[in-house]
Amino acid sequence: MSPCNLFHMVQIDFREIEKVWQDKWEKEGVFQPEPSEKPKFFITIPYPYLNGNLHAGHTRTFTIGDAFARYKRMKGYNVLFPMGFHVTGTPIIGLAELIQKRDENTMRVYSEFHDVPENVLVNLDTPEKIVEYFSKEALKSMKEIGYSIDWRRVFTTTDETYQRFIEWQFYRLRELGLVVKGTHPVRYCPNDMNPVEDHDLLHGENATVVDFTIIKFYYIDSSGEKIILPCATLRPETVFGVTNIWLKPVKYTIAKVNGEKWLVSEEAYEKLTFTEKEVEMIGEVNAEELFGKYAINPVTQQRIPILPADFVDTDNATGVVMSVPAHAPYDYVALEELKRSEMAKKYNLSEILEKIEPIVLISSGEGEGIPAKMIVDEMGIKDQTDPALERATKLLYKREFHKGILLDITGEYAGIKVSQIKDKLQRDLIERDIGDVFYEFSEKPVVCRCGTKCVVKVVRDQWFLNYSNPEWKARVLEHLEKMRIIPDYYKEEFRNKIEWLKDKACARRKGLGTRIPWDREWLIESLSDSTIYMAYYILAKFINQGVIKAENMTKEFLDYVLLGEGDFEEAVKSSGLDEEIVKKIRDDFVYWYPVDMRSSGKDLVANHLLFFLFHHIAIFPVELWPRAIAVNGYVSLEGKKMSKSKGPLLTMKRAVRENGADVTRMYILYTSEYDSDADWRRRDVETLSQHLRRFYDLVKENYGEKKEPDMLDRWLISRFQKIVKETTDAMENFQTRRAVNAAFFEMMADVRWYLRRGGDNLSVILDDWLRLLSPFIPHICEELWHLRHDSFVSLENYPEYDENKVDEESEMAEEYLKNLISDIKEILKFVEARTIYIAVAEPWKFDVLEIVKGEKELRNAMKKVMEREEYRKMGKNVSAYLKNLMKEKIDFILQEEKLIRDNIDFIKKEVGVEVVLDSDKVPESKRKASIPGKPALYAVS
RNA sequence: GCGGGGGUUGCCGAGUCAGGAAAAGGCGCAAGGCUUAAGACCUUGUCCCGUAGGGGUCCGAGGGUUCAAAUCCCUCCCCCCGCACCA
Repeated sequence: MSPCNLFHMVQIDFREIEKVWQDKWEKEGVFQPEPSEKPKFFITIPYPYLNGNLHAGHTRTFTIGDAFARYKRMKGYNVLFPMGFHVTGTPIIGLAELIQKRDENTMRVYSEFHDVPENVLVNLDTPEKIVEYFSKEALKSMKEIGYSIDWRRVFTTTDETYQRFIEWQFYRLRELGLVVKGTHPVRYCPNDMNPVEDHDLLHGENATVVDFTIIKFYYIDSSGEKIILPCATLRPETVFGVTNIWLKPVKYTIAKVNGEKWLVSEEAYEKLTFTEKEVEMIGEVNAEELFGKYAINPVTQQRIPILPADFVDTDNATGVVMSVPAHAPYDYVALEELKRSEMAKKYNLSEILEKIEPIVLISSGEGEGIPAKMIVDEMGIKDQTDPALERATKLLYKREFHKGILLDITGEYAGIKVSQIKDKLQRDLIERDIGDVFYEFSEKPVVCRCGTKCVVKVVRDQWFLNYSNPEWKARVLEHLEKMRIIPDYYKEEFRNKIEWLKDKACARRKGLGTRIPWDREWLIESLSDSTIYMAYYILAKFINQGVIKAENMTKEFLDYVLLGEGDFEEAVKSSGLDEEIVKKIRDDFVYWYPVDMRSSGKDLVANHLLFFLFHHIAIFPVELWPRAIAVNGYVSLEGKKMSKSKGPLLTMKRAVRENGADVTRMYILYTSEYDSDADWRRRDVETLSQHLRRFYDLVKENYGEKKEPDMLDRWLISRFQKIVKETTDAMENFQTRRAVNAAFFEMMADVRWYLRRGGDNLSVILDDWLRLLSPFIPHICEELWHLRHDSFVSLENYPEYDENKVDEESEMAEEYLKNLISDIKEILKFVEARTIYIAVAEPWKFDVLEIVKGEKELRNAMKKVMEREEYRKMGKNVSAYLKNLMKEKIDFILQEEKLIRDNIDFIKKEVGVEVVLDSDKVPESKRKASIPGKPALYAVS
């Protein structure tokens, strides 16, 4: 048989074992808990979104959760670990459309990376078929990797019963006043007539929506009409320093905007039509006609000229710019350049330009002068096209934003920090009807996948979840402090995100999901319907049994079983369910809730996990609020980021089929910790598979009757106890990497030493070792466990650390031998020798050690010893020894001679030369250096 | 920019909270053993120097506190993630 075939046989072997135990677990329903006397533990993982197969990222999050569930189960908890499927929202619809269109990239990615067979893929042309297919695949994958999930509770978020549950939730939130109406800006494709998400974009994924302040400068035209010049700015406070208006010498549009006449660029007009404003085009005007004319600053009432500037970008905001030469480098340079230019002559502006003086309105403690001029001079900027101008602008803006204070010229705003003025001023201007807001992308272009340029659309009368509600936030923050967050520094992250959270639009026009029950033209957005569904798992078991149907899920029923509110009789009556059933469901719920642990990828911190907290706190009584959250990092493939829609991607199924469930599990648990990212490396996975193979063979060969433990066995047992302690501590802290490292690799190292030392009683730890490893590699452990037991190791008790089994003496003895062998080998590296003579330290050295035991300071130790006359006489010898002793930190005393004699054959075998314990053969010069624990050695050729 | 995390030996990563001779464990590489043979197994080595078990260097950079700093304090540099309405 070729090595290659042998290699494959190994994999198949594991897969067969795995199948056997998965079937038995399922057949005997070992992971289907019911309320009992035992303490409960309810762990949940966010259900996967099914626009593809489960991948390595899911594998990581779910495996961590499963290992923890298994650990807790063995620790004596009644563990509920359920799973459902998320299909709400737009991506599945989008995918169906792409498959319908036979989109090339999609077809390639789904066959190549998602492993969907070609003939199946072409038929996945409706959302329903996609959900059907991927939910089956997901379920299969999760069974194949051996998760201890209670599958009686599985559901999909488009189930009618689930929709009833969501409706109930939304009615509840509305009653609490937490669903409100509002308006907000979104990225929008005019062609598709739909808001666009990141993955719908060709360009501009990084663009954010920024709100410019509009300040309504104006002029009176020849017919006496007031025409508004809506200057757009990110720095409204500089309105006090405006010296002129900039327009580009091109055609502008005059439009009626909410009854006023506005002059804006042609592009800006288009954009305005997507806002909530009423907009109508009424004419055009060439900007050239306005140069040299005057406008009024509505804040200061000053008359200021309208001037030409090429740097004006008509596709940015309104295309009308106010000029603040004292604080805006662009304005300053443009003004200086204009003074020298042909344009000044052409439009007859020289006289006007001479009178313009920059107006300083901010002090940032950088001394006297005009800030924009200073920075422009400093950087040697000559004209508007100099790229350094962008840098100068940013630099100055940053400095003034952080350090700037408004000067007296700003009147009522004098003394306020620049960083604190923007929102206030914007509000004031709008209140006085001389201001407005204009939304614009931070980066351009933003282009939809259909090729159309996107705009910012302001959506009116949208339903919002009122997360900005200060009382709601305060309650969430307060509860957060009582929660366990893993890793702990994420608590700070959560704190910040809670404070940062604004109202969230929770209604959509398009997608799968549940309609807002009181406003059925809207669908509930898909993150908003996934906040408290862990409660639904309790109902799901009854729903799947056919006991509860959608029509039974009335408000009274849900109020009663989930909140304990209302009347039992009412709940029974309105639901049409039997009394015992309602009572049973309520009892189940009371037993299982709240969620004890929610474990998730770190990508959900700033969204789902926040909503999860907010909604629980809004809806449920305090005793049912979540107890703990854990987050983990991502998984990359050979250093490359995974992508569901572009590849590369490794599916859970493929990982398991190629490597086996236990190898996959252990790799993903061991390869990284907490929120640090894991990397899936084929080569490493294969070596790990060898480790497990070795382990399997080792246990199989050594698993027998335990013999009475000897000294070496006691050492092994002692080491094992420390491993148990380390593993348990790691698991309590949700550290699977540390746990696997200890339970598997470090124990393995000790076992190797044990066998090398001639240990032949490995069984003394095997029962416990299998139990210890069972949460990580359950199938192999189950298989091996059944060599000698009939029970499921998955349901056994986890090993407990037992201090009485710790044997410090045997540990010291083994340590002593390791050191001795290593020292001899070190010497043999440099000295050709046939015999090594060993001399244990002289008896007086042991006496001194007794005297100074526990003493850490050399000075004090020296004093203590020198109190005795016999040592004072030995003077120098003693002090040299003592220094050495303190340095080596020796504080134990062993029967060294006996230890060496008993193990002399082993030592000889290890070092490969003759070894003799005979102090007479070791010269005095060597003996001097010996200390307890470190005998003198002498090499003779 | 704001917020969170991080920078340790060829790589991944312990160690940092509670200062006491840094480098657990894994991977990779090398040598020896075993073997018909092997990518399998066992052992050893893997910052530098060393023909006696030793010595030296070292934790992004630079300062400081201390008998003693990867660890505490200050300044700086670099990297990753989030900043939303999207699952």
